[in-house]
Amino acid sequence: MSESKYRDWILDTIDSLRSRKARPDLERICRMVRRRHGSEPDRTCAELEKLIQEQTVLKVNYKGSISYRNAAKVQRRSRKKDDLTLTTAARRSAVEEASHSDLSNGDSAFGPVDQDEEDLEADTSMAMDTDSNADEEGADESRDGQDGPPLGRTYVDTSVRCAPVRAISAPCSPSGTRPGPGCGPGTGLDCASFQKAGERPSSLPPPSPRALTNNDWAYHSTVCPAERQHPGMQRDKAAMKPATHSATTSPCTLKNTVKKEDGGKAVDSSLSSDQLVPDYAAGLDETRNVSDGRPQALSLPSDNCTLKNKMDVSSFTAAEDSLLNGGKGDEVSVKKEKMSHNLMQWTVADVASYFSAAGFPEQAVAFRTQEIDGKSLLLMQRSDVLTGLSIRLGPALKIYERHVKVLQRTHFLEYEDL
DNA sequence: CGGTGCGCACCCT
DNA sequence: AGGGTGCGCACCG
Repeated sequence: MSESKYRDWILDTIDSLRSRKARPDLERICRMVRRRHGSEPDRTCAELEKLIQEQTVLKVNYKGSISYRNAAKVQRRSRKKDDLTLTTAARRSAVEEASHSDLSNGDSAFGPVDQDEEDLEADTSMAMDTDSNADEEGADESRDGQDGPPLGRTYVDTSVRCAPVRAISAPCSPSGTRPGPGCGPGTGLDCASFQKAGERPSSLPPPSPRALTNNDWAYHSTVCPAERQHPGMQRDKAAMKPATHSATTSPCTLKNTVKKEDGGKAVDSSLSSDQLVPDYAAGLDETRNVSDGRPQALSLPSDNCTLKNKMDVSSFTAAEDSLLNGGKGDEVSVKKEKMSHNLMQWTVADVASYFSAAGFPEQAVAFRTQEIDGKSLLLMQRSDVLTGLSIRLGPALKIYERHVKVLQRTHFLEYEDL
């Protein structure tokens, strides 16, 4: 309910900002929604993130700053004749094109994509971003926007959740160019809001004009906060306006808050990406993992059911990391092993908590409502998740592909071993 | 001061 | 040429 209400509000706001020729950025959107409907910026931001996930709203990096687009209104005007309008196939191909080749001028150009599930393709976008930036990377960074007039170029965000390493070497840089002043340490999410503040000065100074022109590429919604946290890069600039940060930050702290509770300051450039971008980030990578049968690490209710809700994805990821690094992840690993066995023992509350922690709080309610416990979860089929819970297709697909399926697979694999 | 309207420069088909 | 964007500025309450 509220979801669609928010969707309308947000889309309306975006449209209205656009018609006013004002950049539909996070700050403006939140402000306008609050003015018009009294919604808290935090909430608006959270809803916006959801819409982005569903691709109802597209988050793009245009001319160096983040903008949001009403996906329904962004039609790919490029292809002259093939107007793929509605068919799913069409939509899909549009998305593909968008993420691969052009994404024409600035924004993505997806057709009216309402549902999602296209995330899968999202990652492909990375490929191109890589090259487009490649050159500007170095130069760009060094000369730091002093002269080059900012050219327009857009990056649609698709989840590229930049891995720390990768972030440095390639893609992220452009967008990271202008690190949100706000994204300081541990902050997160939405640098978009800060962008504004720090934008002009540092913004992208495209080194080689033509190269940049405007390729757009996508990067996922939460656009890796990490990308703005590259150690050396613009971080300093961000540091320059700490004050702004706190001021502007208000909106969108939803997830951060949660996260911060457990890992907050600990968030390092390396971990942050995962931590801050739970499901979206999970999106691509997880998707891949899933595809090769590797279970992703996400929060799993602890066996004794002491699920701390707050201990969500981030902490798990963190734990996961330490685990991988041979750190003090013993406990965790033990838990992990147990957990799949215990999946059979998950209570309805455990299941709900799991999905809530995984970034699907609203859908978690549906699981609870339908009284899905561990056993039921193991029995769930794709259609059950997509249609049996009365949740929206987008999240449902993600939930099924990234969680239900994975949990089931993990469970059964381990079961086999025994 | 915040919300609007819009001219104009850019950029992409 | 046609169309999308959004900066920058003026105007309004």
